[in-house]
Amino acid sequence: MRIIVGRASARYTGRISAELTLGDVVILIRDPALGGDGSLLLFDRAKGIPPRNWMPAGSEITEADGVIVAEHPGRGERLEIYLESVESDFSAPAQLQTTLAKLDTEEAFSDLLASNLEMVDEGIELVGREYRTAVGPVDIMAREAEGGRPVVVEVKRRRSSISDAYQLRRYLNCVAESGEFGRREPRGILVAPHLARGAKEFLDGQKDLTFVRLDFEQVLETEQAKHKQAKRRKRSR
Amino acid sequence: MRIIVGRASARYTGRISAELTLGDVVILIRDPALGGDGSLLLFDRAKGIPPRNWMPAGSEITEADGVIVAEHPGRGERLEIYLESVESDFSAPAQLQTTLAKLDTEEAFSDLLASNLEMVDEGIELVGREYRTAVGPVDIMAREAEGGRPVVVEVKRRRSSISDAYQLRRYLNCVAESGEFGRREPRGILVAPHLARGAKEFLDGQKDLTFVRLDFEQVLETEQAKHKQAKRRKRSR
DNA sequence: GCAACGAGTCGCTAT
DNA sequence: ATAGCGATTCGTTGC
Repeated sequence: MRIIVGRASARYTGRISAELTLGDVVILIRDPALGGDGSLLLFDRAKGIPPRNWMPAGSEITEADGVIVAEHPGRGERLEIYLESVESDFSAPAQLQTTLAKLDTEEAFSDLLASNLEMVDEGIELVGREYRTAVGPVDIMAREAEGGRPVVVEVKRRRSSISDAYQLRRYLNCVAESGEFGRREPRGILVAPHLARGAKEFLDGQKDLTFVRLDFEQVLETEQAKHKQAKRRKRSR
Repeated sequence: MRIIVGRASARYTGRISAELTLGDVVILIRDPALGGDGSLLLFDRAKGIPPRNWMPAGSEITEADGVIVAEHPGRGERLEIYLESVESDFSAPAQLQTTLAKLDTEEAFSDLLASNLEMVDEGIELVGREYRTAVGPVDIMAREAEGGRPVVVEVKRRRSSISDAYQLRRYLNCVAESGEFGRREPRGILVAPHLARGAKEFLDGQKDLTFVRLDFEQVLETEQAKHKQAKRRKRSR
């Protein structure tokens, strides 16, 4: 990777057109010769999490007379960087790659809920996870233990918005129309730590949709308490 | 901004928990003393557009014994970076900030369509842009010139997916229920350069929703042709 | 502050 | 390849 610290402006054309005014920036160039993937990132030195400009992996990057040109022929993208001054220009190979492990993702929350379904609703049992429908995968497909009424559960790890509520509406419509659970009318449950106002209003007007407030830690603690109890019982035998 | 090139591992806790294994990285620290906003970015030197780990603006960043700790008390986030080796450590102030101007965004596409509504549908006229409803802003609110039937137009600059189709469904439901256009039943138009399969299936089953295929360039060319024609007419007068 | 939305979103998974 | 979706999404706009 080559790291250029300097003052520059830039121009991008491709998916949109964009122009970056002159400013203090840092440029990261992932030269394949140094173990990189051919991507390029340009950051404002003052602020911003996403790059101000960038080019995807596989770009061809050349430099001449203080102008860096990155081009991706296949995608029809091009970024031109005009260097006004350079304070530092350093290169180092990329040899050892990192791996990122994430622990409390939505998938983990969904897993946890699937094995603690009684926290979502009494008397429902698991049918499947990431249950495929024509309009997308249902997080948790369940059914009422008595009667077998299908229950669609949509899980959000964070605040749930109106679009999430409509996502559930969509899955429910699909399950109802598909008829794969017989003629029993399904119902839906949205599980999240918080519900946005608009989402609440919508759910209130839908008699087959309900909201259950749960967050990751809450379910985790209950799960752990369950295990402790099981251990205690085991010991006392 | 301070730029550290080296080999490191990291651990993040806050919104989730995450662990980054040892690898070749570059770390960007936006020290407020150097004009930065207190954010921190960590990249794999080999690949990835988004950072592997990061901390938001306003973080307090300290270093001791090759361990960088960034903490954001208000958000309850913490990132620890364990430096194994450092190849370069360079600092430079952020004095001049960049500004990014974007030209062909969805907003621009929507603007263009609003002044070329006949390309969307014959015989409809503009009521409002970013028209506010209880469930979100409608891109273009229009009405049939004859009869005044309300027409909700949702614009996508890129491929339109099932969730976009449901977004339109949502706006239409809201407009219908609000009754602010009288008792005339509204209809909806999704405008995009391409429609995903699932979205097409859904729209086909909704008799009050239709799809119009249009892309930015197409509308732009028509607009420009229109202007040329107007000029020619002017000249011949 | 909340809420909704677009993004040059990116990156992942499954069909 | 397409499709759908989560993300430590981010950043903006409007109320």
